[in-house]
Amino acid sequence: MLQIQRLRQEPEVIIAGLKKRGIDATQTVNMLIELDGERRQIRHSLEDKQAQSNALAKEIGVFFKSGRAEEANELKAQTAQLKQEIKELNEKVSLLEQKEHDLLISLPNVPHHSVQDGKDEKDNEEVGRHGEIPLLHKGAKPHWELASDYNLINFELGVKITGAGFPVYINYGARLQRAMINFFLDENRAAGYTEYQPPHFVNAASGYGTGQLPDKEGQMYEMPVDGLYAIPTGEVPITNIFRDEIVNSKDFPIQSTGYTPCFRREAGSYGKDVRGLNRLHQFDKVEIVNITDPESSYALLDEMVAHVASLLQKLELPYRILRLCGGDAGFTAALTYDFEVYSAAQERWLEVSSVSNFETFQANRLKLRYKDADGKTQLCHTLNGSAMALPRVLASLLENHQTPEGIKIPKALVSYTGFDMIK
RNA sequence: GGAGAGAUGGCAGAGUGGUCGAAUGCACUGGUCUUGAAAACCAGCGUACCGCAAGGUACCGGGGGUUCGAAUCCCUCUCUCUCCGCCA
Repeated sequence: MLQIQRLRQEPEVIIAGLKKRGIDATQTVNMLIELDGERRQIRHSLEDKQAQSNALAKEIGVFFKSGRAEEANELKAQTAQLKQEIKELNEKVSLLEQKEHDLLISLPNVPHHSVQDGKDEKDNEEVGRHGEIPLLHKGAKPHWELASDYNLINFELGVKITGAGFPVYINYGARLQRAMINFFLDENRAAGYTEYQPPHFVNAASGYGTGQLPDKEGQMYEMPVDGLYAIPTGEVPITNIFRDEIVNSKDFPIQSTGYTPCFRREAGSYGKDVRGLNRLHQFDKVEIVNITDPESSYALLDEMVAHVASLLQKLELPYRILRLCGGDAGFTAALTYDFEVYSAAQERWLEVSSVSNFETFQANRLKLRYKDADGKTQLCHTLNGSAMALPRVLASLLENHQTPEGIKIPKALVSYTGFDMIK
C-alpha cells in the first residue's frame, strides 16, 4: 500500500509512475487527496470537541470529590450536546477513513525509475544472459517424457490422489527434488540467510500483510471453516514473521530463507503452459526474504540477483535475466528481475525465479518499521526472491542434461543426491 | 471435543470508575565512577495522527454499550494458556 503522505507530497510522480503500468491514476489520486484533506479537517474538529469534553469531565470529577454536587450537575448538562457532536464527527471520520483506505489499497506500487513502459511480457528487457544453449542429441525428449521413461514423476497418479497439477515424485525424481531443496537452503545459508520452517497455512492478516488479500484470494486455496489460506509462496509466512515489528537497524539486512510447498489455484491456465512441470497447483520452492533500509535496498536487490545467478551457474543451466516492464510487474513490486532458464527440449524459456524490491509497499501494510539514525520510526524496505522454484529447474535440468546414456546430475548436486546419473 | 483461567508498553507484571498513557522490575540508550569491563548510581526510554511550537487526540486483544468520566462495569467476537479426552 502506498503511503498517503507520499500521495500528498508528490502526486504527479505517482501518476507518472503508474502510467508505466498502463494505469491512469489521475482521478484516483485526486480523489484520495481530497478525501484525505476532508478527513483531516473533520478529524481536527473532532479532536477539538474531545478535548473540550475531556476538560469538562475532569472538572466534574473535581467538583464531585470536593462535595460540590450542584456545580458538577450544572456542568453535566453541558456535556450532552458535545457527546452528540463527537458521535457524529466520529462516524464521519470512520466513513472517510474507510473510503480512503479502500481507494489507497487499490493502487499498485509505483515502478522504480529504471522500469520501462510496457504492456506485457513481450516488453520486458533482457539485462543479462549466461550459459550455452545445449545442442541435444537426436531423439531428445521434453521433461514429461523423460519423467515417465525414467519413472521420476507420475502425473496420472497425482490426478488419482488429488487432481491435475499435483504430481507424485518417485525414486530418483523424489530424491533429486529433496537434494535440490537442501542444496538451495545450504547455499542461502552460506550467503548469510537464516533458515526458517514456517507454517504452510496463514490467516487473513498475513495474507493482507504481503498483499495477497484482499484482491487475489482467487489465487489461494482457502479453508473457510478455519479462516486459513494455503500459502501461494513462502514469502507470505516468512515476511509475516516481521509483521507489526519495529526491528533494529543494526540487524540490517535481515535475511531469511525457508523451504515451503506452494499452493496455487491457477484458475484459467491452459495448454502448453501447464504441460508437465511447467505449471502446477502444488510445487516446492525455497524463498529468500530481505529486510533493510531505503538507502541500501537496491544494492541488496543486486546482491540477490547475483546470488540467484550463482545458483543457476552451479546447476549448469543456461539462463537469462529480465527486468520486468511496468505492465508485467506484480502489484506490490517496484522493481522485479525474472530469471528464466532455457528448457532445451521444449525450446522455450521457463521462469524459475522472480526477485523483487517492494520498497515500503509491503512494509506499510505489515507495519514493519525501524528507527533511523535520528531515532525516527520509518518503514523498512522488503525484498524477496525465489532461490529457487523447483519444478521448472527440475524440468530444465532433465531436458538440458539428458544424454543417450541417461540424465547427468550437475557436479554441485552430486553430494546431495548421492548419484551422478539417472539411468 | 468437554471444563476452567486469561489477554495491559520490547519482555515480565501491578492496576477493579476520576491527576492512569499507565507503578515496579528486566532489557535498551546516554552519563558518572573505572586502566578497561562488570557492579553501583543518575537520567532517558510505547505507537500513531494533527501542530512551527506549546500542546492536543486516539490506543491497555477486536467490536459495541453503560457513565459527565472506562485499562477498570456490561454485552459480543477472536485468540492464548491450564486440566481432561483423542493423537503423530
